[in-house]
Amino acid sequence: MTQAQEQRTDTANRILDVAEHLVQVRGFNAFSYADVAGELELTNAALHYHFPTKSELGEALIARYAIRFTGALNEIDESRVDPPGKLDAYVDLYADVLRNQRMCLCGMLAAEYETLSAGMQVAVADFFEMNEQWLAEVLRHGHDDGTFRFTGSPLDEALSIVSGLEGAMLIARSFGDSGRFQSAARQLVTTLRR
Amino acid sequence: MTQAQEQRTDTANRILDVAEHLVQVRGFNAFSYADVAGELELTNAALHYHFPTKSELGEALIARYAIRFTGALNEIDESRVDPPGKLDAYVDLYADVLRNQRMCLCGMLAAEYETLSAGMQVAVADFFEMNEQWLAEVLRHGHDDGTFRFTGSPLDEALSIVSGLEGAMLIARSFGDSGRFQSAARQLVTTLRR
DNA sequence: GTCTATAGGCAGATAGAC
DNA sequence: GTCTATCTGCCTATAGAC
Repeated sequence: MTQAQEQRTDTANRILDVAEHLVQVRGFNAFSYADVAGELELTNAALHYHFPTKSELGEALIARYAIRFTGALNEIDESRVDPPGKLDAYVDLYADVLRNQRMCLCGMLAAEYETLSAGMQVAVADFFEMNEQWLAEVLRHGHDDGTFRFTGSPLDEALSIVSGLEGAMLIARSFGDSGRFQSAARQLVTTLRR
Repeated sequence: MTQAQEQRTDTANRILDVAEHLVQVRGFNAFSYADVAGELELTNAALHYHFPTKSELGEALIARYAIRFTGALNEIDESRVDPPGKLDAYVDLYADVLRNQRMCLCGMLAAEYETLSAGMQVAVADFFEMNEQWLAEVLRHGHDDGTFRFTGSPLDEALSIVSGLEGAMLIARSFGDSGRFQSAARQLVTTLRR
């Protein structure tokens, strides 16, 4: 159990679990406190005790998601596999989300970006920036040791891969076909291999 | 003026114009009839005369968008430039949307997919399929005449490019930085060039 | 921490006059 | 075609009892 989870009560975490699922499937603007309360057999008012405004709930969702994602990236780093192995593991993080019939939380929120509170907007952008920085480092190592070949900067290439994975998730969901994601991801990654 | 536009009254088209803008910026679930009515100085009830339900309005939006997009692809075909030129022109279609501070209509709706009516869901998927088919044909020609190099099928490669462009738009908007889109798009396209 | 009850507002949609 | 008026329902949020 992570530090962030221990800081919250069990109820608060169950609220976040249900809300996270709803956002990843339906979007932030398409779920209500009543949806969450119903699923947990609580009342609307009880939810507001834990998260006074929907905006605060949203910020908590992104914070927890980002911590969890960062943890997964750290695990990949500690596995000490080579850059191609790390890239594959990174793609698997996305594939896992899609396998659970979900869209990336921050990809979903990026679509709704203009309707989010300032705090949520900053947190979403930070999530993508963190991803790009991590991936750029993997690509730089792979470029230096000769396992990756690409033109442009590692950061530019990281940007295009993160974009490709987010877009592939988004579109694959419209076809209920995770094979579409796998195909697109394979194409994105294969071009890097020498 | 296209056939589809002539089939509708001016008012209906102005409604679609405003609604389209709102969906591309805020999303389908984050705009209301009142938003559109206010901007056009009409009433809520007048809108319902033209589009009885929001779902029908949504389906009309996608239909018009798809017709317009198909028209743009036909123009590219008729320009008779080589495959790399067609690919660049295709990327420019996306860049134009983003320059107007908008997300692709169907990319936005793909995020909200689970909350859409069955009719809208089908229309969104059809839009992507149409794009992929067109792009796959361009890639196939480029592969055959030696201007493009890629592994896998043209359709798989088309899938990854469409995904990359949609994802790049989505993320670039979160940074208010169209340069991010340009960088990602350049990376996607450059790997194809021999 | 959770409840009942409710405020206040906005959503999509309709009836009927003009 | 557009209006005024209104219905019904859901939304976020809060007050106050337990």
